[in-house]
Amino acid sequence: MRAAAKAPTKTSSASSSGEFGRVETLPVTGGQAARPRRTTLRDVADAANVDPSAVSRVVNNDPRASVSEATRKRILEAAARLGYRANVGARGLVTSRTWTIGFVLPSLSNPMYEPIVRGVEMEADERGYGIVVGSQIEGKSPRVFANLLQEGRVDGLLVASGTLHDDFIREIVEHGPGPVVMVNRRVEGVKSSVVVDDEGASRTAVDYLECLGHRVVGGIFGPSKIDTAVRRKAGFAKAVAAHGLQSVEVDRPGWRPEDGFTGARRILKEAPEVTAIYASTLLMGIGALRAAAENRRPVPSSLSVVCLHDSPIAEYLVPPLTTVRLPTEQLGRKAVQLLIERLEGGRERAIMIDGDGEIVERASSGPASAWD
Amino acid sequence: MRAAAKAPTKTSSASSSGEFGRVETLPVTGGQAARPRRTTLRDVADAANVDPSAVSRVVNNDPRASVSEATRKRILEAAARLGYRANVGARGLVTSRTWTIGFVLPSLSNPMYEPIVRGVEMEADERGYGIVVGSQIEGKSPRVFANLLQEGRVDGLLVASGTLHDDFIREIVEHGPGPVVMVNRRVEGVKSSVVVDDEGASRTAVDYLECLGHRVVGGIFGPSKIDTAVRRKAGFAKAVAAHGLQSVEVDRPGWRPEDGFTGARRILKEAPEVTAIYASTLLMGIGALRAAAENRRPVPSSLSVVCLHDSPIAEYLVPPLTTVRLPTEQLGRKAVQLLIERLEGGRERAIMIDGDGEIVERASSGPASAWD
DNA sequence: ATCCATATGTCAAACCTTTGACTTAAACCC
DNA sequence: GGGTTTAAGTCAAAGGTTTGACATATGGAT
Repeated sequence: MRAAAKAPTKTSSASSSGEFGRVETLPVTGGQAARPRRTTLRDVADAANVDPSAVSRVVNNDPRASVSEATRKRILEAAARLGYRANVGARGLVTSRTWTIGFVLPSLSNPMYEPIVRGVEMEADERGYGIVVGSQIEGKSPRVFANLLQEGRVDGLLVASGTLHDDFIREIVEHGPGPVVMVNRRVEGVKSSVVVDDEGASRTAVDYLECLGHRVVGGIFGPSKIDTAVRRKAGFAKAVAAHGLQSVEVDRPGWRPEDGFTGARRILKEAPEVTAIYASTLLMGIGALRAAAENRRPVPSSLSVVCLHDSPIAEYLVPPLTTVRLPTEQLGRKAVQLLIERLEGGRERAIMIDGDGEIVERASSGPASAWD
Repeated sequence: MRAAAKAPTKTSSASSSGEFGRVETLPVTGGQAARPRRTTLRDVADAANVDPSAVSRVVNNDPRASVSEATRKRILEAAARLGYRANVGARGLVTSRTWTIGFVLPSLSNPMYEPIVRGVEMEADERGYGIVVGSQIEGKSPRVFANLLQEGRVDGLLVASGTLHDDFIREIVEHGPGPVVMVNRRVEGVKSSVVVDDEGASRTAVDYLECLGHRVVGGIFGPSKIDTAVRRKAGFAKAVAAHGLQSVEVDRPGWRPEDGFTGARRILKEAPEVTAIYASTLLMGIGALRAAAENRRPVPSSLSVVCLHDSPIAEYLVPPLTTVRLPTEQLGRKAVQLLIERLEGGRERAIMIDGDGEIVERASSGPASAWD
């Protein structure tokens, strides 16, 4: 039951620690050279010759502060000169707010997360919050993220991970000490979420292909256990039906180039009559391009390829890849807004960002060629 | 009863607040539904019928704990049952350690950072540390990272950002209240750093090209203000000279596909006799591949392309890209180790991870063709 | 019986900040 | 000029944890 620290620690005597927050007992005082001590409220108060409480009220712009204009100046000046910044731990202790948000995402390798993270960081920053990013790497149990909440490291959690029926996430949502907002995917039973219109985006892609005259199209989707994949696939299927097209769809266990490659390969083998393939991520699109090359299907003359989510990389692939751009930065921003709203007592709600995406047309797509 | 008449005034907060840590005064009590309170030390103590200090000593495995085996069992059991985790803020207050590390990186879009981040996260996790990732997005001043330290959010900083002569970073290193370790690049005057052997990696690439019979090679490098770019270029130049090859080198203002594209285009225009191009990042390699296609230089028959840093994406490009793999995950791990070492009083030092990289040969490189 | 170790815990201060309540002195009102 | 209001601050408690210094009871030796 007690998980010993696996590292070759010197003080391996400490076997059962770590379970409650600390891993090993370290020598607390190092031989550190005199390092400038952190400036505290008291330092500023002394410098300005006032009580710490006055300083606190002034720097926090508390309306209950009653100080003369002169004193206020003096305090602000001292704070600036000493580079004072409130210690978030101490503040959190009294306000029960750490002003920090945790952001859990499945991996950093998917370029789609870049704008989401940017949106999250910017919005959080503007609202005075810091963020802790945790990518859910293997060997790191999901417990780690519940711990963020339980250790009081963060006030709430943004989760871009998890499957449709994810008991663990539901457990955190129900019994964890802070609000959780799902971003980009939903989990059954979790009411707070913000997503983009993946279904609409798929429709946009199919509409576009239909316009170009494609009548038989392939679609590559992610794991059917994941909400996002389901919605993308549903949008694809509906659009295909609406236009009376023929289609072949494959599900893959991931969203990586590898999955796009094997997915496209299967489509091209089983239904060589397709003239276009829709990949549900950029990474998959890259894999699909490679499968096309390997199957001697020149792009776009013999096969068009389009994918979801634009990225600077798309522009420089061979050939450049046509994508559907979605407001992912906005997704990140909105997620932070909803989480803060919940922290302030707002109720749970599911948000879908408006917009079904816009085609960024590049050389990987073109008119359907006659096939027979 | 308290009227809780917290000023609902939106207060023209924007002006002078926020500078010392908080952005606006928010209503503290929301209409939040009864949320399970965080379990505290006192809760556990009450449940186990002992003093909080006993609990603290037991869960932290403090050798000064003097409790009977029975009591220890009781405490551990209660702690587990209640899901106790020490509040890091309160702990940090007394120990002056937050058990959190800040990691500042220039962007998340470069796939090279993925393994570094993974290494950092894993090592930190194993050592009982959490990490705060901050990508240095535009509009977010570098001050933000100094603040991490000054607000007591983190114990130390890992910095993968910054130019060779970076006054701001030097300033943090000298006057900030915690240690800073540079990762993957160095900054003049900052003694703690860990890097890979970029010079050796460039040499490995050139050696490989020379083996294939290439006599005229191009090299694309990053901004000459950045240490990493300088070392890569130096390694390239030395290897070229050692083999008596001819070369043409270009510097670019970034490491993106765009930079690789424009760089390669220029090389192919000014020195069409090159038979191979070395790009100093994967993203640049992607751009170079595109430039080759646009200049009707089939890869690899007319032009070989190789780049630094392997990634799963490389395998699926058209054609698959030959890379030099470097121990980047190890880089991340080592950086954390050094930072913790410094936190414990160790002295500053510069580390270079062993290994000059290994060629991952793919279809983008081949024997030099006879030219003209 | 008395005294000393030992085992087993408990006490209380400190860390830094926020915040409701309280104080002091001057200004104001009639 | 006595009483009241206001301006300008100060006081002290609280929040969760760690940690050096005490306290109490038990058992053993003398």
